[in-house]
Amino acid sequence: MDKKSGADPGHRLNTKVKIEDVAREAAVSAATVSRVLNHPEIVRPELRDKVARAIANLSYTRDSAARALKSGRMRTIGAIVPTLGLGIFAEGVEALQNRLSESGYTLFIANSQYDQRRELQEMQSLIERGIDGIVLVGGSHGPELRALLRQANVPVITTYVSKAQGGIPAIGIDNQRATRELTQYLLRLGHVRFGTIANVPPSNDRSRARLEGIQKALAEAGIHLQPTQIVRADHSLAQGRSALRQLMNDHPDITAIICTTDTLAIGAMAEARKMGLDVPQYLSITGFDDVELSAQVDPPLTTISIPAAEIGRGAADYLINAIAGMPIPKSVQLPHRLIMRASTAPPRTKSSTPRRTTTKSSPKRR
Amino acid sequence: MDKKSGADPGHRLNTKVKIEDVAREAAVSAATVSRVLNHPEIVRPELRDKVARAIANLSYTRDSAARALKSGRMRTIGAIVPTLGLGIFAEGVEALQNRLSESGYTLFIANSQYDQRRELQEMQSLIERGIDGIVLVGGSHGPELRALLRQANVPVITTYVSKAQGGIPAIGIDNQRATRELTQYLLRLGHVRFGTIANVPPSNDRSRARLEGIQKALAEAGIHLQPTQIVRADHSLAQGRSALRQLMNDHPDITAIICTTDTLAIGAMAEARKMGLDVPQYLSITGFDDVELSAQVDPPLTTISIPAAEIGRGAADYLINAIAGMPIPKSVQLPHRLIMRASTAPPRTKSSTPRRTTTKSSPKRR
DNA sequence: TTGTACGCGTTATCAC
DNA sequence: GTGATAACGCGTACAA
Repeated sequence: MDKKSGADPGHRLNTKVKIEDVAREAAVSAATVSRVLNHPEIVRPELRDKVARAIANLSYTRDSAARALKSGRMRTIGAIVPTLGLGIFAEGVEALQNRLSESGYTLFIANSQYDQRRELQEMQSLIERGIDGIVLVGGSHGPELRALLRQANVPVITTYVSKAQGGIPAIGIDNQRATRELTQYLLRLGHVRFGTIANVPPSNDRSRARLEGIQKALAEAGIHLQPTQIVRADHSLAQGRSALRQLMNDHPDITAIICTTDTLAIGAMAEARKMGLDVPQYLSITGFDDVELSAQVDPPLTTISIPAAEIGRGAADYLINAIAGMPIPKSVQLPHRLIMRASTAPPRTKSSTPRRTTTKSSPKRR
Repeated sequence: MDKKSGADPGHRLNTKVKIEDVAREAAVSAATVSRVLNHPEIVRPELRDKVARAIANLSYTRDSAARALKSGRMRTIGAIVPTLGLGIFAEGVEALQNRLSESGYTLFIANSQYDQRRELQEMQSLIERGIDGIVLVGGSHGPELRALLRQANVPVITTYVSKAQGGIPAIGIDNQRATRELTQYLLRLGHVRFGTIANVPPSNDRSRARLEGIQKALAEAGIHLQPTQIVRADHSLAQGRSALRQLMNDHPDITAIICTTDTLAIGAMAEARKMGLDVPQYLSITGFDDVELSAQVDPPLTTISIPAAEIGRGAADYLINAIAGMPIPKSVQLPHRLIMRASTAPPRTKSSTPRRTTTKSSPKRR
């Protein structure tokens, strides 16, 4: 494999231009070149210019490996998200990367597929890479991961949740409070019989918090959800459809369905339409996330909006500050917004609203 | 934990454990530890075990910076995508990362927002980071970027297109051929009057190729598209809606609308429904990408499916092979698939199909 | 203000 | 099969 010819130390044909070459070209020492690069203000202007020209001439770029070795800093942040397939995560990652890029950081991305074992592996790999900070999602992380983090002594922040857990600070929204408010809104509309479609990838604490928020609000109103009123589903449109069907079969009297995700809600709406159940006249449906589509479906979906870009930016700022030794908050709770659109309405009354609707034709009297 | 050395060194808890420490713990030389790590098979089993235990004990992880400095390899790949917001890109990146991870590589991600200047900046930054390979999207890249690539001598591959451009090999589908086939399908159904909604972020050659494919197929059938039959739009549902409205106002006789993107198509369908134009009885609409939603909308969308995951995996394999000096193909064309769903049908005949439809009620005789 | 000399952690190449 | 050693390229005390 390695044909080892003494004359060829590097593997690349490409003449790797190093700091020494620049020094020679500019007739200064390597130390001066380094100074121009790192502390330009302490170098005499004329020399500085000469060096700068030499750098440009040879189009020199410093070797980041050597730099990192010497300084112990990689100027690199890692992020592990469950999946990029979710627009809400993709948006956050994008904002994160943009903000990091502005500050001279580069972003390693990895995905765990909601699997704690994979998350641990990726974390291991990132730490070996010498990352200066790490962004996680959610608060469900195994003890090994936390131990690893502690040992590596790497600043970390978790996102899309608002409460620190296991010593990991968080930036995001209060999921439980959000669904609680949403549920209270439905209660105010007069709904009494509810169904819930909850997405349950293992280790998804956001979803759990959302479900708890629903139950809490209902409990406060003296309503208790039967197990069959809570359908658990994978996070897909198709599962939203089948969940709705199951829910309406088991509990035909339900008037409002709360989904822990827009995707599930949109699937549920599609199925409701197919079953001839008018939304929102016959059935109110709500989502969570406020994805782009939610404003465009018919009827537009009532949902909770998450400030994903702000979360990404905030995570970047947090880590940059933490690395710089600046004071940092424990956790940051960002505001969600309840977006009231047309998929919710007061519950049907037994007499007034037919189960089967023809078109959006004549709205019933109410 | 370690009582013998406890007295003297007085180190902090988070002292970086290096290969020497492991060597001492295992009573071997540092070289042997390195060998256990890199070529375990040439070390005597008993020693190997001892070293392995020492590594575990001290939970040693090698310093990748030093490793990179020595080897000249960062074991790092960079990817610059226009945006992660597009499911199709997110899916590709995810597959890319997974495959890279299996091979011990880590992925830097950056996004360009369809801006060549930003792409150049990010590329600059990635090259300074010493990445071993780079993944791009599409074939529209400025000459500076190509010069940069050549000079850095970094293996590169571009994705979602099938033809090498400017010396950059590609892996993806033939966008032009795909829309050509799709258009031919519509022609076979009997359509003669077409409208097109094309997304046009600057520098998006995929979209351009798709549009060309449409025009080519139509030209072959002796049909020429007026400028007003081609509406250009940003890549959003809302723009799809307004584009459809504009198209149908300018050309009420259109029977088929080809969109260069599912998102646009779904927006167009929503607006068609709102205008009372039945799809597909009155109007056929097609998309491109086959996003999850497309199978779930009503009616399910006829579209082109892109093997995004395969593209991501293929790009990873290509770079890994290129870095290892293995033989690599010039470009790889992956198959797309024409997915015929229910948003397309033969064109309406003047008499038989009413413009306003009530529901999906009784299908008209034909 | 500038130059010299050394160390960072790892690994390939020797000699044993 | 294993131990010692010399790079890899940069940053920075320290000397000048």
